[in-house]
Amino acid sequence: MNLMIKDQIKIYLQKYVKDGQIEISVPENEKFGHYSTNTAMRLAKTRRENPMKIAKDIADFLMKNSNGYFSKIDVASPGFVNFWISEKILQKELAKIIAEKSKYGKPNKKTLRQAQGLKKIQIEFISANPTGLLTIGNGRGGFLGDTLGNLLKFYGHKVEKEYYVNDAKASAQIKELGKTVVGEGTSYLTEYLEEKISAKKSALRSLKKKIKNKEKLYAEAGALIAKEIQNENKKFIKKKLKIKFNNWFSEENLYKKKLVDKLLKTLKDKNLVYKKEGAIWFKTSEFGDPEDRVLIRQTGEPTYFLPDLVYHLDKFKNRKFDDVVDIWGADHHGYGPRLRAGLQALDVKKDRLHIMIVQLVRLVKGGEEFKMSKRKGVFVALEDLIDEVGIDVARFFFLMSNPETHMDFDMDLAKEKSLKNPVYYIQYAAVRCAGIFKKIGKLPKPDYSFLSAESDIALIKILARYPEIIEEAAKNYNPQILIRYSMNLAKKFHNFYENERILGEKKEIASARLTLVKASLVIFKSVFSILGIDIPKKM
RNA sequence: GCCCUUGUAGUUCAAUGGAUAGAACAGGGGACUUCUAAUCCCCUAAUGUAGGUUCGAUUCCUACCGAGGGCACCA
Repeated sequence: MNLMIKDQIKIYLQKYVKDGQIEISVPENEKFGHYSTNTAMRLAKTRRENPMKIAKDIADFLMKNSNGYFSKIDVASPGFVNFWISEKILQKELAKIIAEKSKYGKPNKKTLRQAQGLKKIQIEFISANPTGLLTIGNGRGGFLGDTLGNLLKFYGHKVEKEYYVNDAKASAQIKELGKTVVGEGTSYLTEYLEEKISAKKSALRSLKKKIKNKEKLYAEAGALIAKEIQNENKKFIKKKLKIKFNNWFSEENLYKKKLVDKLLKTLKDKNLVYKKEGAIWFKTSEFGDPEDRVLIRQTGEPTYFLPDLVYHLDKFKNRKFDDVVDIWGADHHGYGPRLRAGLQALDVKKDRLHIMIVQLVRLVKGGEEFKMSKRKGVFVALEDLIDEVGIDVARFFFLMSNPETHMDFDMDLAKEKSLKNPVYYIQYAAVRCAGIFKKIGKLPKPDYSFLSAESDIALIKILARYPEIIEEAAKNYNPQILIRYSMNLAKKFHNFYENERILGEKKEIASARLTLVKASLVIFKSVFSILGIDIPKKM
């Protein structure tokens, strides 16, 4: 009971196979069935028999031993077994959607726990440098992290989304920023930064008066402006990106709580560090890193690596996350081995840290790469892009492409296409779906056996696949699968809508079809809420 | 130089080692007196090159060619 169709087929198959892996796939071509397996070809190897013969054997066996679950089982060369699910079973699945509503698609908690699949997961993303506006790259990582968080939570994990605030006064970046802020440098200098500086003119003046030590002044001035920038970014993330973080974790706090010193001492005690050329090095090369890394510079200040290690240890050891997902831009990928090695040295198993690398986004306009804006210091600020195309389109667009591939963001296309963007396509389907209820009166109790038209069945089939899609996306940390599913669902719904009518049909048919529409709306709402996209009231 | 990622229709993206490589946009042709035509239906069109592994390769391996990124006591 309560199994996904795919798993039910597996169970029937196991009666025949007993040993070995079973794979069930969904063929692209309808003529190869609703579901399909290559089991016979796999068995052919070990049994040294003709795969077609095994396939026929499987088909006969399952047809007899599956209680009418399948309406047809076929074999195809060179040894596929193809399954057609009986209409009755599909109609039953529809009843399940209606009964479970927004819970449909979630795996059973007990099952999840038994399979050791229920985890406490942290996802850290965006965590932008406090030196300027958020970039489009931040957006790509941000939407990925947010959606992945929604997905894993829906699947049943305990999920926390976190933003690491780079606000440490000891950081070289903050000092470098401070140097610019007090007029002694040009790093990170943009018109945007100048605006921030002039807004804080008087506070900066009094800092200059109060603090004579240059290094200290840089740190304080940098931190002051960095905080302004971070606050602005934070507001933007909440209001415009509509991403809700559970925590905003301050790097500076790690220093305040003396955790950085403490880790350094631990590392010394464990004999994992040494001094060379006036700096303190971590023996990361003994744990899989290509070379050792500096923890404390010649100047006596820590590198980014040291507090970051403290931060990650805190995630694993103090806050006890089973898995931690870090989403980084491609320019950070070289940093991974060092962090992993550091964690390994401190007894955190490597595979508990998932680093997702998001490839950089290149902006293209008029067929050429877009030039960086002097005023803002970025190619295009994420905010500008969102103002231009809207949050739903921006979000959908980024989620559509595999984060690991390089993405050319064509500005002309994004604008031009905005009316024909796939996001409108799926939103329109959902709007049509919701619209039907408004115009329909009372109907008798539905009898699902009326749902046997081709487009009825096609729609039920895709609705019933939702739990499988959720599982696949969650297990692979891949929200992109949901994007494709949503487009597919919308297509099937539009098709149903064009082919079959509800108003004006006989009451029995209208009632059954209305239930199908109701179930569709359940799935639309569910998938949209994971993707973080609105269903408009009207279009 | 070394390391990571990547190369699929005109364009943007798909394809746990499986069947005739899927969609969308663009292009061509059709469909509303109807629950919203922002829709539906049909057509045209692609695996960078050369080898290897096997029943089977877009997928795995090797070389080459092209693109992006990294190789800090920046983050």
